[in-house]
Amino acid sequence: MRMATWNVNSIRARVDRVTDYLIREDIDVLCMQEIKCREHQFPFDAFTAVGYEVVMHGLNQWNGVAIASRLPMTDVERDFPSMPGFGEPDADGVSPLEARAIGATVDGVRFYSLYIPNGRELDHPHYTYKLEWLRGLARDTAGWLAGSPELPLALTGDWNVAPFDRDVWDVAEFAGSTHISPLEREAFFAFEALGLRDVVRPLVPEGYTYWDYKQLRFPRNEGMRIDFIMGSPAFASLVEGARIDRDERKGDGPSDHVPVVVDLAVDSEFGDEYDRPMIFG
DNA sequence: ATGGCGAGTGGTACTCGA
Repeated sequence: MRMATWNVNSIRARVDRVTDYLIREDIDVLCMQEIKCREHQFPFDAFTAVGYEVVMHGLNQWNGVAIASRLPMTDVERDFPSMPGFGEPDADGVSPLEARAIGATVDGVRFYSLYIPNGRELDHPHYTYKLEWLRGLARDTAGWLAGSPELPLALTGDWNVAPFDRDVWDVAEFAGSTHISPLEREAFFAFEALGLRDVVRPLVPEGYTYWDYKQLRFPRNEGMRIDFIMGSPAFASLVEGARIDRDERKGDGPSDHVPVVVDLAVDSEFGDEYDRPMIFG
């Protein structure tokens, strides 16, 4: 099985690039973030035309996550139990939930497509929200793994955290900014304390996954490494290859993020017909 | 060439992003 995670920055603006990529790169499961649409706006037909089912979670023009798969998906879950909301509270004092998490199981592997809040500024309520969001996810992940220690689980997506100084082109540029602060890094590394690990970094030690559209960031290779596939021990043991598809930042109409890909040694329970679907008739 | 931001929206001015 080959899976990827990709912050697509609007699926409607990027649908041709995404479906072309799925076919060209032989991707079985794609976790997408920032789809930026509601369900009635999602281009499902473009995915079904090339042999993929899609499950999605989108409430408005912001955020939004989805999973496309050419193998059957089960146990689809939006949000997670400890996920906090953000913004104007309702009459009961509860802030509304945002569309930032969706999970599905494919061939016995549990995938989550996650769009961690940005944080905006260190003194902004969004920063507190980001930390509570990550801590809530860690709490629920601990519960999932306590119940199923052998579960192949991958928390994938745009983490909006640069765990190491080398994950930004110039750490001095980020002094006093989000993404590199000790509390964000602590919230990120808490997942390693639960036994999860970044399954890509050992195989791809160098490279960014995001370059801002502004200020020639890509031509100058001034980027950030903030998109990760964090795997449970059982998931990590399945990984047999990884890459960051930097070329997807090139050409006309790219996302500002690129796909992060892993190959998994999963024996499909669905048989050979799913290995090369007859997508062109 | 990888080239100076781009996506969304009761829009032509604003929010959001990292």
